[in-house]
Amino acid sequence: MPKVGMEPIRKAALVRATITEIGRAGSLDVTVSQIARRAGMSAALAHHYFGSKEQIFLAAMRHILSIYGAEVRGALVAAGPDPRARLEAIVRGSFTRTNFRREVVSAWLNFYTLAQTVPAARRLLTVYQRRLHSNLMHALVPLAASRAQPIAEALAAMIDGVYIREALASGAPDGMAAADFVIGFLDRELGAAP
Amino acid sequence: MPKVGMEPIRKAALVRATITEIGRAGSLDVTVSQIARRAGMSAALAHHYFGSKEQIFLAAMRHILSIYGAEVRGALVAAGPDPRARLEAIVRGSFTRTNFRREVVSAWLNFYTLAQTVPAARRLLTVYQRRLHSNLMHALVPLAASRAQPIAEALAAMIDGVYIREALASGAPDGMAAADFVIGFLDRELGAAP
Amino acid sequence: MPKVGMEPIRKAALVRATITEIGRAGSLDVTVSQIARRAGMSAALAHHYFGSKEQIFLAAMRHILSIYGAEVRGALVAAGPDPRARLEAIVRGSFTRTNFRREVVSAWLNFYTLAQTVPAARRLLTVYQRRLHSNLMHALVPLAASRAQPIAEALAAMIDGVYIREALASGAPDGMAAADFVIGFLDRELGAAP
Amino acid sequence: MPKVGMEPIRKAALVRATITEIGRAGSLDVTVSQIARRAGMSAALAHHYFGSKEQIFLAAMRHILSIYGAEVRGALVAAGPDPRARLEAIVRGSFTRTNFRREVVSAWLNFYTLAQTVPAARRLLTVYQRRLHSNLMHALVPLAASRAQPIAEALAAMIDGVYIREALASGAPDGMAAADFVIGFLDRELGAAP
DNA sequence: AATGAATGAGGATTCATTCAT
DNA sequence: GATGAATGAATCCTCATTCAT
Repeated sequence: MPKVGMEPIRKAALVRATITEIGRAGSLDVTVSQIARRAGMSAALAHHYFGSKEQIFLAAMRHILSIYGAEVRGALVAAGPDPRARLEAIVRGSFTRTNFRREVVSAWLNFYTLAQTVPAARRLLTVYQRRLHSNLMHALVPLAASRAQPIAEALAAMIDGVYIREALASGAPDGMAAADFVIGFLDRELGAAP
Repeated sequence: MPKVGMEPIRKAALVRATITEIGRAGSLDVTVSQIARRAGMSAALAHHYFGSKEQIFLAAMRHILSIYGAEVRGALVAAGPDPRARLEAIVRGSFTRTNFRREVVSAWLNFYTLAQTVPAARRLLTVYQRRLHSNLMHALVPLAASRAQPIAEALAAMIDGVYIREALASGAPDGMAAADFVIGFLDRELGAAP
Repeated sequence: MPKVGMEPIRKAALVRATITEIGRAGSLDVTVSQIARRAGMSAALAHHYFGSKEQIFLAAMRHILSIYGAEVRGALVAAGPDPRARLEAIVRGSFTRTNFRREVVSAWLNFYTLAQTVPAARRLLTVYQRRLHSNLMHALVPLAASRAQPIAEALAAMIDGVYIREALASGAPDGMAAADFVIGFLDRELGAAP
Repeated sequence: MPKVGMEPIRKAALVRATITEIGRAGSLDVTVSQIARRAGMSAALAHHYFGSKEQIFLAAMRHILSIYGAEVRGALVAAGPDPRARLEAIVRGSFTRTNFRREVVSAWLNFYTLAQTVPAARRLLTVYQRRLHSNLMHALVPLAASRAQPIAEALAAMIDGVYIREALASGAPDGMAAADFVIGFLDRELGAAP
């Protein structure tokens, strides 16, 4: 067993465990002990690496957001330069199997509430929103000109809305259907007389 | 002064206090003492009337949902029989000044997370979703025929999305603008080629 | 069992228990649980009444200092107007059986260290020192004129010195001997050529 | 670079760090990590060298007491055989700039409380007291005959009293003034009619 | 009806100490 | 020699809930 360089390993394990536990509990009322136990270590060690429960939560948020960002970036690269294709990439990237999992959706919802209390959490979500908006605008301007702005906002709201509603749904999340749904809406917006 | 008939008064005060405190804290991490203090009574009395903290939360949810329902019903009555007018009434009812207040938005968000844990809370939100869906469908079927269903879902998602995003916004909520925004979307959906 | 007006009773019990426990442990490393248990209640109740461990310690200090003040005041009243008698009263009041008990001496010593960390504790000790100084000066000025000031300081230092040394002694404190010892010193100071 | 012979260097660094940290904190509530960090090493190494926190504290006490002893011995050598000069040397040695520093005074006070709990600490302080007493007696017997004993005790108490009061003072310690103060007292005691 | 009194259960956090490398 | 890794045991404090009055 290696006894050195554990920090990144432990931290990653804790982040994963945090998301799992939040998803499982459906709330942020998760103890550090629970998280640590699932990550296979003592609560003391979790504190040793993160300093506080809040930092653990923030790391989990960062993780989810960075995964999200990576998925979208990947999809954009694959999409090439065509604006319509890029829009679809952004939307589909939001409903990837990795992102649109029950636990992640639940964590997402809980992070929204966390952001109401913890400034750092709010900042993270704001960054996410801004990046999404910017991505959407770049692709929408060539297609919708002056209506790019409202369409971008509507898309963002709808993506969040679909997420939050999924949090209450009973079956397993169907990312493909969700993405199709949002893209259908997008196409009608683009097709509407300006 | 008679001491009888205090029950509904006390309960109402507690419900109001609960929503205020949740809005203020931005989370469900609110103690019964805080709620009771704001309602001008002891925590013991709050328990006497509601039995448990969970029941207090549920009563607050019911209150918010019933206010919401009342606003929408009122708007529908005023709207008369025209389907387009009725749709607009439903949307505007969702963004009334009473509904679309910071505290209420925050409480709403938190109740979504509560619904993940507490079955009774989930049931309440499901009822709200169903009623909204049913209202939308009644008005949409004459206007959009087979596309009524997806449009209704899109509208519902967008309303929730706008709410959740408002929870992170910094300024005071602008219900009028939010309603206009959603109705613009609705009209384009209705105008799109079937 | 009375169920009302417990606060002063509980608080007094906690203060007594705190002094006992500090004396017993010989340090401030005393848990709230220990204190509460000795006072016959739960740790939660101790927190309910005092809010924090620090407040409990401060209340104990205040108690000790007020007892001390009362003893000295009582002795002064009994002493009448004669300055020499008043000086003796002050010194003897410092070594009363109530004050010069093992536990109290130990608590006293520990409060000195507490005062290095906790401003409120420092303030309390400063008040004690000032009052002692003022009492001594009033009685010394008629007897020693310009040398009143240094004699007062020497007396105060010696009283504290006797206390701190008692904290290390093995037998039971002998307040009478200690007082005689300090008064002997005082008399020689007064008798010395100015 | 040879790694041998590090032990005394490391230990000395730890002892210095301990005194600094106790002085800084004004209490014994100092963690081994703090001490080790200030000494430029890991907490594990501190344990390696001393075995336990208690041993670290004791080493620090021994260090302070040995410094104290050395100062006094040095002053005695310089004083020569004259009893009065030797007394003055003892007193001045107690208020050397090295001894009468804020941190050391604070550490001293804290070691008094430590001595209430830890027998080994008590033994160390007892040794110090006995040596001081013995030194004083040797010089006092030729000057004060039968009154040597009480004067020695009074001097010792006063030195401790001045120390403890300095722990609460606000300005920087003034060892010269303190020594003058105690010597003035001594001279009056010696001058008093037997 | 109303409340102060009271507590058990739990939770974040700290820390001395041990161990494998 | 030196340290990062790791943890068990504590400790302060909070809080929902119950009870006697």
